Amino acid sequence: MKTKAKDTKPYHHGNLRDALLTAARRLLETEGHSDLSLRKCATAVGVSATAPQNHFANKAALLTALAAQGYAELEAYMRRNSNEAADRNVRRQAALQGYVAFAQDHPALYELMFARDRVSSNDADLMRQVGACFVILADISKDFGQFEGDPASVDAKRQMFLWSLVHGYAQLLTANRFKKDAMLGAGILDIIPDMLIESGR
Amino acid sequence: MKTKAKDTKPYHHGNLRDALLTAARRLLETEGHSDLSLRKCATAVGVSATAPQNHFANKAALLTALAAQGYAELEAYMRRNSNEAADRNVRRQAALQGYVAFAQDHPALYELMFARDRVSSNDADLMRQVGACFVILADISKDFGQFEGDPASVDAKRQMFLWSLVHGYAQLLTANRFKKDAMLGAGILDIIPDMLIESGR
DNA sequence: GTCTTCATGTGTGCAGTGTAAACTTTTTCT
DNA sequence: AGAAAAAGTTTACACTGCACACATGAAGAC
Repeated sequence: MKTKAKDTKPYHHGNLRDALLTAARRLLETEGHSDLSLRKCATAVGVSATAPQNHFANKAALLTALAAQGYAELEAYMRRNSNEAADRNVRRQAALQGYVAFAQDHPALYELMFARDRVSSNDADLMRQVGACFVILADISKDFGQFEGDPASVDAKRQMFLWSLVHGYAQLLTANRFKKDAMLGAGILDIIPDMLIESGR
Repeated sequence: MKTKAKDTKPYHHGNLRDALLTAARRLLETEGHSDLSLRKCATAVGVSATAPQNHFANKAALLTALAAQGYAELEAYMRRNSNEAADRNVRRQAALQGYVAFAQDHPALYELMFARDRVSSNDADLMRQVGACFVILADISKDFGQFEGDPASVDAKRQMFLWSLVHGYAQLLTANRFKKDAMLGAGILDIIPDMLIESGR
């Protein structure tokens, strides 16, 4: 090295993959999905237009990594205010409200997390993060009784019921499909009938 | 005109807007959303690349029209096997199953119908079709009791509950988020607790 | 009947995109 | 030290949405 300025930009970035993800995340949340391009991420990080190819096989791979990161964050939202609570009711409410809060705070990312043909749904890392979120919901779902069938299918129905309800609520909320005043005042806990909850346990 | 072949393609298409929508619909369902381009629609119809601009201000306008068409079709799915039934229980079940069947038959279109930044959510025609679907669900939702509050907010909660549940179920199903065997066997009616339904009325 | 108007086509051009390929610069491994 | 690999660069190409100028033909005005 010809000992030019000591702080010249190094040829290798050092942590380009993470930097690209961070830039992509910011672009997604500020400009929206349709304005997110690999080239914009690259120039935002200060690197050539094709450098991302060394870290992501294609654009779908980057979006998949972004979605996986989203699920990890969703899990954190659900666990926040939830883990330290001893009361099962409090933990359940905190997790459900955390789920919806995440979707409201990051609507574009949340939509990406369920987009069928933008993320590659067979990615191992993605599915691991999905599973981590599902574990929390599956645990909570045990509070909801009154389904028929053998124990295994009852568990499955509880889980499907709860996830469908909270995901549907979150997406309809962020997609502005709830418009009436009476709707905007109702949170996720308000639309779960009390009679459905087996409070004890 | 030099009286060439009598059946040459006329300069004006005659019904280009509908033809473009049909082509776009086919492209969406066969190639997927990411491979849908205005140019491909144009060439599929046999028209120049920029002809669509005369009928759609931009790509979002075409996608919005496609989504509106999707809501109209969703309504038809819900009304099929539903309108002629006198029994309220039968009509409710037919409508819910029709909703899910539509999402399964047209997953790419269904996803588009809730995509925040691909369709312009302030389109009047789109919102009219959304409203038509919502009316059906709102009617059905009257069967679900046990919410608290004044009558208006109880109605709102019923509607939000039902739409969230069925939309969440439909999307999680088409996005392959239900993976366990016990889940794949459960339909939308199976995950609605019987105790929630006020059968009479 | 001609003329004018205008909706609806076509062609060209441009900035921007994802991705492939060949090359260059570092780091790392032996 | 030298080879190999990792991680950058430049160049190239097909494709996209869209703006703009122009061509065509149908429909109403006179």
